[in-house]
Amino acid sequence: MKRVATDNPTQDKILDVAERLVQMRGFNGFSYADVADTLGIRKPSIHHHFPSKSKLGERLVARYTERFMEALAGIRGGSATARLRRYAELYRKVLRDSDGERMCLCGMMAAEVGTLPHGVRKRIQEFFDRNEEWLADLLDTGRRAGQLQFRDAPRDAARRTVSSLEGAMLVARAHQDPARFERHIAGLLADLKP
Amino acid sequence: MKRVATDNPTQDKILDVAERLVQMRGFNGFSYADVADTLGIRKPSIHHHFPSKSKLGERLVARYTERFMEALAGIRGGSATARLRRYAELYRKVLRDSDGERMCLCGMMAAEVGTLPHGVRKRIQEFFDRNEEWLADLLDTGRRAGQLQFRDAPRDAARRTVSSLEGAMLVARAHQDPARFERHIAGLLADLKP
DNA sequence: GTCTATAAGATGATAGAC
DNA sequence: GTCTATCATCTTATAGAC
Repeated sequence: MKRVATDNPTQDKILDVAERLVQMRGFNGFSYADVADTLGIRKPSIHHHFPSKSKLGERLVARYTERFMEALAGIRGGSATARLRRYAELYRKVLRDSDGERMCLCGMMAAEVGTLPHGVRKRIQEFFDRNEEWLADLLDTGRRAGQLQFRDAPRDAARRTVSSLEGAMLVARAHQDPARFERHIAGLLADLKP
Repeated sequence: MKRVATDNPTQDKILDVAERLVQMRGFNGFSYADVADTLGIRKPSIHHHFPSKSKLGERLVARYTERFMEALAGIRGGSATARLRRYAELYRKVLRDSDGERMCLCGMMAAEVGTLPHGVRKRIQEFFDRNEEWLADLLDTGRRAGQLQFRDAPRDAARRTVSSLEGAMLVARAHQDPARFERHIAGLLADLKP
C-alpha cells in the first residue's frame, strides 16, 4: 500500500486532525492547542513534527492534493458520463461523510488565501489547476465520443465545472444542507448530457 | 438618498473598513486593531459603536445584503438576457474593483460559517436565499419569453447559478486572476442562451 | 519524541477619565 | 464619543530536561 503522507504515525495523526479542523473551521480557525487537545499530547510535540503553522499548511494541501490525484487516477472504466459522475462523487463524499460540516480543504483555504504564506497559496492554485486539467481531458474525450455536450473549449468547461462544485459546496454547507449539493450535481450532469 | 447603513459617519467608516478587511482576509483574519489603525482611532472607540465582534459581523452581513438587494431592485429594463448580464456584473464588480483581492462578503463568511455565531450564520443563508429567489424569478420570466434556456426548475437553475458565481470568484481570486472569472461569466451566459 | 516552562505578541473586551 | 490603562486569554513558537 502506497503511503500518501509520511512513514510517521504521529505526523499522520496530526495531519488527520488538522485537516478535519481546517475543513470545518478554516486554517485561521484552529490552533496547535486544538490539535494537541484532540490527540491528548502537548503543543510542543506538534511543533516537533511541524515547526511552523505555515509548514503544516503546506503539508496539508500537498497531502490533500496528492490523495485527490490518486483518486482521479482510479477513475478509469466506464463511459465519460460514468466517470464524470464518479468525479462529482469525490466532492459529494467530503460533504456527506461529515454530515455537511466539512468542505473541500482547498476551497476553504482559497477563501483564506489573503492571509496565507506564498508557498501555501501556490499549492492551492496547483490543486485547482490539476483538477481542471484532468477534467478537461475527460470532457474532451466524452464530447468526441458523443457522450457529453458543451459549447466552448474543454478547458473552459472544466474550469466552470470545478468552480461550480466548489461554490455549491460552500453554499450548501452554509445552509447545513448536503441535499442541496446533491441536487446541484444532478443539474450539472444533466446539463452536460447531449 | 436612502441611508443603507446608519446615520452615524463613524459607524459607516468602521463598517466600510471592516467590510473590506473581511472580503480580503476573512472575518477571522482581521481584528479591531486593524480597523482602528486604518481609521487612526483606538480600539475602544470601535467597541463603543460595535460592542462585540459578533454584532459587527451581523451588521456587516445585514448591510451587504441590503445593498445587494437594492442593486437587484435597480435591475429592471431590457431583456432577461440583459438583466442576467447585469446581475453577473454585480459579482464581477466586486472582484474587478479590488483588482482580484476581494470576494463576495457572504461567500467569504460562508467558508467561515463553522466559527461564526448563529445570528451571523442565519443572515448569510438569507443572502443566498434572497439572491436565489430574485434570480429564479428572472430565469422563469426569461424562459417563458423564449430568451433563456435551461432544463430544470427555475429555482434549481438559480441555485446553480449563484453557487457557480460564488465558486468562480473563490477560485479566480485564489489565482489572482479576475479574467478567469469573466470567462466564467461568459460561459454561464452562453449556456443559458437558447 | 515528548514533556514542562516560558516567552512575546495579539485578541476581544472593560473601567473610567476627559 | 474618544481616549488611556488594563485585563484575561489565546496564539505561535522556543529552550531545555527526561
